[in-house]
Amino acid sequence: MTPLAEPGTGAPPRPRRIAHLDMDAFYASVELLRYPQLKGLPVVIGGSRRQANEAFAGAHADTPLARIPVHDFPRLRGYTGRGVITTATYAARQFGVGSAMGLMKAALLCPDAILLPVDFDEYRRCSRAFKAIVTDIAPVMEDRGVDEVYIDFTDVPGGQREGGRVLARLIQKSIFDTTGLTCSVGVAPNKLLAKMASELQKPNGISIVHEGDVPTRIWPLPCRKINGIGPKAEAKLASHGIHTIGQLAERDPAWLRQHFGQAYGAWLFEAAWGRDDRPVVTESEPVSISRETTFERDLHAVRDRAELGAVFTRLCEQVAADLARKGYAGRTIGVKLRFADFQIVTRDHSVVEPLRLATDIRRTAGLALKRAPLQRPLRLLGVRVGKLCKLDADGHPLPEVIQPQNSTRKTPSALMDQAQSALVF
DNA sequence: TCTGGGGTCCTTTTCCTT
DNA sequence: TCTGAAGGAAAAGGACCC
Repeated sequence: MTPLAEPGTGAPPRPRRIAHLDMDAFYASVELLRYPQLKGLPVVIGGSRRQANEAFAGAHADTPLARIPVHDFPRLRGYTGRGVITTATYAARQFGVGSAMGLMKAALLCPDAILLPVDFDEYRRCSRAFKAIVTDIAPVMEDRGVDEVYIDFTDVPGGQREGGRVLARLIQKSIFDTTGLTCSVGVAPNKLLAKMASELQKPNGISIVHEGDVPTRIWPLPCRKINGIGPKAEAKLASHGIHTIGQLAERDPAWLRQHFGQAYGAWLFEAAWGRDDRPVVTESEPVSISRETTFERDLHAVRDRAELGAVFTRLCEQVAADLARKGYAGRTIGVKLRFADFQIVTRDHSVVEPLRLATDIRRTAGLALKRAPLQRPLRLLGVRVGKLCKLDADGHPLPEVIQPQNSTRKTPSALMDQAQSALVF
């Protein structure tokens, strides 16, 4: 794309400079701020069992966190029950444990590793802190989760100097001086390349990528490095002998569309050439709000009816509380079931009036659940509210966001609405 | 021996109406 | 009343992300 001069101005527009900022080992780093005595030790963060975590916190209620003796921290040894590692320190990774690994397996590999509970409230607090520093310096920021953001450097004073390196350094230093946390930054002409650039030098690195760098710095990378190519697409590409981004870029776009679908195939080709014109989005509305939980043991719809019913009700109450806190109601209520073999089944049920109360959500989710196969034991149960609309201060749907009903026909589920709601659990 | 939770987006399937 | 095509909306599933 050739940048065109704005009408009435002689100067050409500035080249687009987009930064991707990624906090380094965010959860572990936040924990080490609280527990500096654990630096260099194998630590895993995760687990869903509360008992060990609560026992630990309770025993040291009056001790300053940094003073808790290392030998008093709970260990992985003997861990039983479900739960996975959310993240692990480098010292723990030496033992072969890592994210998404089951805690019982990790306990065998590294029994002396310290097990810390996940503290999302604390991570969110630190997240808000570093994002405030970013927006103070560069206001056009897109939130991409708790530990990463995109930033539009294009029109920020100094954002073009050394391709963005000067501004990246300023942001990096400001975050470290204020929070003690380090991050890695990539700056490139678009979000796709910026994301890959931020991974080139970790931790605490800055990478500048220009359009002309794509053949030398991007094409040698494995396809999986492209944000949007996951394990499935990677395996399929590999089956066709495509392993690097350069090999992907060599392919005929028509061939890619034929084998990967019109939309995805076309996107793969553009991505391989480092092309991406998505804007940095500073504000967005949620699409759905959900809660789900994995049981300590698999539960059966009939044999464990009471227990399942209680969990189901609690999930609906949690979703309703989330909706209330965020100011939304929703017209589509869904349930999600995971069986012992990890197969997932979902059932949705839409209604005309947006719902926000736990009792209404419970009743409607019950209708969806009635259509799900419940013969096999369940590992997980979830409740989701979609087709959200914003509520005003009084809890009424804002008129402009309510979707007009463009048809008077009743959907199958709306018809079933009228049926008696016999709760499953 | 295992495999969390909270999301988004896209494609395919199913159901309904004309 | 049946049949089939077309098209839209909702439901369901899947891939991906942090």
